[in-house]
Amino acid sequence: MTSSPQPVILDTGFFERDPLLCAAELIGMDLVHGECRGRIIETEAYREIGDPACHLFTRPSAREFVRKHPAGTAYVYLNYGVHWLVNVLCHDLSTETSGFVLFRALEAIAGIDIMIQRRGTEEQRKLCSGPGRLTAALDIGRRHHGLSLTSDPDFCLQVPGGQESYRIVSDRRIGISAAKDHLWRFLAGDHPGVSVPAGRAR
DNA sequence: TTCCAGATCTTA
DNA sequence: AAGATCTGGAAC
Repeated sequence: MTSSPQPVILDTGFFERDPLLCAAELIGMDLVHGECRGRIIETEAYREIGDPACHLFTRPSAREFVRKHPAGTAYVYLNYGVHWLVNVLCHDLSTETSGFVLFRALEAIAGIDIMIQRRGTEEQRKLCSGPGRLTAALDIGRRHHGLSLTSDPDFCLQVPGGQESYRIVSDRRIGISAAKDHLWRFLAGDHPGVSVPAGRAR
C-alpha cells in the first residue's frame, strides 16, 4: 500500500476568491494539458478594482468575458501579436469583483520530450520560464480561450500528489507600465526556473 | 547589457 | 493609427 494520492482537480470554488489569494495559492499546483504537466512556480494577479494594468480596466471585451464565464475559466490572449498568454478567471464572491491570474513560469514535470520538441531547445531554463514560453511548450492558444480549467482532466489545474512545499515570495509584476508598485507577482522562492528573480523587476 | 523585429488584436 | 502582461537574436 505505497500508492501516492491521486492528483485532484481544483474546483470552481477555489477561484471564487480574491485573485491575489488564488495567485499565491496556485504556486506549487500543476497546470496540465494533455500529456504535459508543469509545476506552477510564478504567477501574477490582476484585479478589476484599483489596477490599471488589468485588462478589465481598459478592455470592454474583457469585461464582457467575465460577465459571461464562471470562475475557473481560461482567459487566453495574444500579446504583441506574437505570444499567447494564459490566465484563469477569478470571481471574488466576498467583494463581488473579478480578476485574473496570469501563469508566468512552470517547472516541466511530464511530457518533457514534447515540450523540448515544441520549444526547439533542451535547455530546462528556456522550456517554460516566461508566459509566452509556457504556452508554446504546452501548446495552449486561441482555442483554449473560454474553456473551463475545472472540469477536463486534459486541460486543468491540479493539486499534485506529492507534498513538496514552496516558500512563496511576492514581488512587482513584469512588463507593465501601470500600477508598477503592487507586489502582485508570486514566486516559488529561490526556484531557478522563474522568468525574473525576486527583486529584479523594474 | 541594450536594442530591435516580429505580427495581430483591441480600442480609439 | 497606436500600443500592447514577450521572446530570441544580434550588436556592443
